[in-house]
Amino acid sequence: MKPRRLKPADFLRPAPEMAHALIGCVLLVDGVGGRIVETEAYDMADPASHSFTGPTTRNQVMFGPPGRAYVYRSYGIHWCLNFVCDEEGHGAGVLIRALEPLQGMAVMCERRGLHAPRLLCSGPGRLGQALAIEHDLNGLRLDHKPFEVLAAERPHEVVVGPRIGISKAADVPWRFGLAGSPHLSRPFR
DNA sequence: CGAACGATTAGCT
DNA sequence: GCTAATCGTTCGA
Repeated sequence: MKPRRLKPADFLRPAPEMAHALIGCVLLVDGVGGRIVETEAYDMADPASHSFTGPTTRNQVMFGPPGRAYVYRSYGIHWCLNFVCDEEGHGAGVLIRALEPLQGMAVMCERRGLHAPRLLCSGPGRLGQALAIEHDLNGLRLDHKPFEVLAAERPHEVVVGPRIGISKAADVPWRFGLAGSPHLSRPFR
């Protein structure tokens, strides 16, 4: 039987809870993607979050309705994908950091210029490149084309740790991963 | 208007 | 482990 597709109401949860719940779900963009194996939570009370300083032109989508995509450019080079969650106006989101590639392997390999499944989607920038995430997807609903987010079909063992690549609140354990997955951007310890 | 700074990655030591 | 690449956003003058 086919897994259930997540709808906006499924995203009405605090960021850490949402980030935990997304592990094991499947993310597809135009039919290309895989299982979510790594996430990070951010919210308005968090000094490391883009939403911390309040709404701006860049982060306004984070303050809009939950269940949408927040896309931003990182280090002037990479596109990263977040899911807006919690209640509208809360500025909460979940950064999708890594996938286990499942569908559209050939397309992802071509976009990444690789054939090693390990490195296709194991990192937020790599994932963005493999799924062709660009700024035109910013603000789009996750339950409409080209997105598809499918519920996990069974429970998964989740590991928790501190977030990566930030200087503020680096000790907050808001990074979540699928235990033992070889597709994590970095191992948990 | 200028300057500093990344929610990163690849490549080299 | 260290650093360059590269550019939009943000903040101060």
